Amino acid sequence: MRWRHGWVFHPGAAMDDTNALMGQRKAKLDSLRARGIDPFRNRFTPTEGCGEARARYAEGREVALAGRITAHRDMGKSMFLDLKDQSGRIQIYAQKNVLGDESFEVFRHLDLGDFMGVRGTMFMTRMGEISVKVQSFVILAKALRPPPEKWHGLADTETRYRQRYLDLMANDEVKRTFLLRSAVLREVRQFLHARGFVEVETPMMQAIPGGAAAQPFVTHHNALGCDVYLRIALELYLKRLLVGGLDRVFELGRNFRNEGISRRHNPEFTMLEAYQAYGDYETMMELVESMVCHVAQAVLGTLHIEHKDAQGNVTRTIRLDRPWRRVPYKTLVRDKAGPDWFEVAPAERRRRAVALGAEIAAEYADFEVTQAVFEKLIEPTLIDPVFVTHAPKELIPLAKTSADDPSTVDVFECCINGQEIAPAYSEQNDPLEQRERLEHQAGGEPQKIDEDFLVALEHGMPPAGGMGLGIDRLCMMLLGQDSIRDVILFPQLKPKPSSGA
RNA sequence: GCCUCGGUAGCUCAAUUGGCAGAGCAGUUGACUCUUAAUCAAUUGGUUGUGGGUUCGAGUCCCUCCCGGGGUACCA
Repeated sequence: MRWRHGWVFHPGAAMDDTNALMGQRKAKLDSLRARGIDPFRNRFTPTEGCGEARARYAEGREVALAGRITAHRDMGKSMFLDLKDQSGRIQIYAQKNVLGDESFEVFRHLDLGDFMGVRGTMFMTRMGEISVKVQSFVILAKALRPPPEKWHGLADTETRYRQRYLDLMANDEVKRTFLLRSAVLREVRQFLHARGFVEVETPMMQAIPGGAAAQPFVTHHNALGCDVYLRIALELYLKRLLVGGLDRVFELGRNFRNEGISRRHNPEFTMLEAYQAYGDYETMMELVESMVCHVAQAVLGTLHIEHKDAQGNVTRTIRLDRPWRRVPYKTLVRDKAGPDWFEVAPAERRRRAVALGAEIAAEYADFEVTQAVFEKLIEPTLIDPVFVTHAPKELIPLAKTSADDPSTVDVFECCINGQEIAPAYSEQNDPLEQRERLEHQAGGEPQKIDEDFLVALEHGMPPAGGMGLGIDRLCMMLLGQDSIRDVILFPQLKPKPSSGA
């Protein structure tokens, strides 16, 4: 069967009711309907969440609870179920002599994974488990597929990423991670709002993708009859807003880069960029430091973050205690590669870099050799936060030159957990110098120059500090995840149309 | 892109040198009205990712392709 847009529709993908387990569940669904019960047509208003009910236990208290059935223990004429919603889990207890023969028979149509609502009274079992004695119940939704295994959870990484709902259902720690990610975003916003920053939304579809040097995704607008690009950075539009008089702006949103996928890279990722008029990169240092500490304290309640391996052993501890170290780029390089690193001949630098274990491609320029030493040998060792300042001018064409060392620019790269987390600049606001650098970057292709942005600068942009912060990497650091895929709900995977997903 | 490891029942995992593809959970049937990884008895369930090859015989060895993990390259 051919679908409209040219991709092939695989009937086996979603409709493999050849599976015996599904067949049994469908038979139960039919049996319910034959009894006049449609398990997809009920509204139910719980008095509280399952976990909340447990926390507010009172013998004999009447409650109405709804959730998914996650376990059952069948005693014949009575049955225990575990009911789970976002707030937690509670045990419910159904008895044949309370519900009656007919109703108890309906109750037995329930399977693991089904949604139900119960009304009843709370009691404590002999084993001390807070439970609800069911007076009445209603089936809220039947699950036609069985849930993952109850004890080991869902382990297959591919299924976990492709069918994240199963991962969330089966693995509580995964759900916790994503709830915490949501809290991180909330606290970032709250912090910036408290400092008078205005949240804005700028175009994701751009005629000229600027603000970074990454490969963009291309798409096409039919009515306009032109190609547009998915944005690779937020920068150029936020600076237009500085020109317009929004002195403190930020945007928290998705960037798209058409590049390799790895443990640290997803093609779409969440970026925070914030600009503060009349500030500079040192203003942004204070901002980043305060913000990350605020988020850690608010979300985790601590500034000491432990990362653990699969066995639960602590593999590293990140200490966010202030003040954070501030070190010039060249100092770090000299400490690693020798105090005379910047004095020796380029060929000698190349030789030493290889001796230190950095892979140096033949076409690397001299500054790229140094950068390779930094990226491969120094950055991975920066676990506690460090502001790496005064980067070489060649690396960052869009920042202001340092007054005290004209070969460097007024920027920092904040490294935590062995990764770049947040770069910040004293933003370039000289329209002539900016034009020169953009033209250089465009390499003789004038269609790559965002002329409207340059016009905006010519109207005058206030001096400003600007920063970007990779939210996904921040979450990896704060939540102890080694892979970006474990902090993104639906990470990019290659389509697999023939799978069961 | 390259290197490397992996893909076995719905889920979690076994399978010795190439020799009958197995267990737990879930499911089904039965017993049990305070269990909680409930228990006990019986039982269903497989195109071993795909396609090919070697062999009397392939989950296992060889080749192809697909998907995934890790590394590497690319990458503000």
